[in-house]
Amino acid sequence: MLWQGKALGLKFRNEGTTNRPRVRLNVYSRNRLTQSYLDELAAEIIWRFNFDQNISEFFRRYSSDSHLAGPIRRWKGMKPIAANSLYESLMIYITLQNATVRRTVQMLENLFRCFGQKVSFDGKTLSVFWPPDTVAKSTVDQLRTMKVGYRAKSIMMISEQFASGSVDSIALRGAPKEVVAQELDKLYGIGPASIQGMLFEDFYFLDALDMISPWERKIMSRLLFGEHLVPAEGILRFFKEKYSEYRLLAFHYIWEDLFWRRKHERIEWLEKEIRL
DNA sequence: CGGCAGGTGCGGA
DNA sequence: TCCGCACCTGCC
Repeated sequence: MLWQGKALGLKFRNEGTTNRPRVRLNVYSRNRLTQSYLDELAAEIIWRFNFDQNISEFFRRYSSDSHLAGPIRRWKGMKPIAANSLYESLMIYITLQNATVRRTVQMLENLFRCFGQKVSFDGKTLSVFWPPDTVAKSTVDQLRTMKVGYRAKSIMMISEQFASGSVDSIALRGAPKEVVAQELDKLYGIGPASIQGMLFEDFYFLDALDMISPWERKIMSRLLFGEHLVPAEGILRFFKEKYSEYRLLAFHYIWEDLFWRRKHERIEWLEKEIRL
């Protein structure tokens, strides 16, 4: 993690249970860290890992739901987490656009190698993001050599905006959904799909389900309705009517559960719809 | 070699 | 407001 200019190694350890959560965090650093730095870091970690959001009402309401009973039994406690800073999330979302996962990984690895740094701690070596000004001081042509294609312009423009301090990401925390969406929409290269993803993963709005991508549509058609292809509107209406303010959280429980099951048992129809 | 992928900005209707 | 189109790159 890059926090206030310092590269850190973080190690989380589970020391609780789902209903009595408790986490131990070890922080590795090149230099000794002051108490005030650690206090601010702890507050940031609490936000980034969404420790304070209470979703017990979701379990109370849907533990017996026909589609959620299984996923909740297997995944109770799962919540959206940002883990990254807003800038870092934006970089990830830009590389996700119009690309398969494989290609996204390739683009990010190239960017990490050129602009980021490696951090070794506790027997692991992991990449740390670059600060926005590192890219802002670079050029679009330089970015093109990272094989990010037309995304180079988006990466540059967003990096410049963050480097100049014109985005107040902390102030957006706790702002209404529409305000956050409106601010994200101002960023070049960020549109409806990225906004929806970030409203959930970075701002923890559990109801930010207003669109569904083609492959999600195919998979949900099959999973929920047993049909090959249901109109996107029908799927969205289903989630809204059944799960109201928890509709995207419900979507994720169903989705993550399906993909976890896929790791253990082969789900034949799913393999045909999947693109990694 | 053409089509397309977990989209988006842009110009024109 | 809606629609068609181009767009880097890699894989099928």
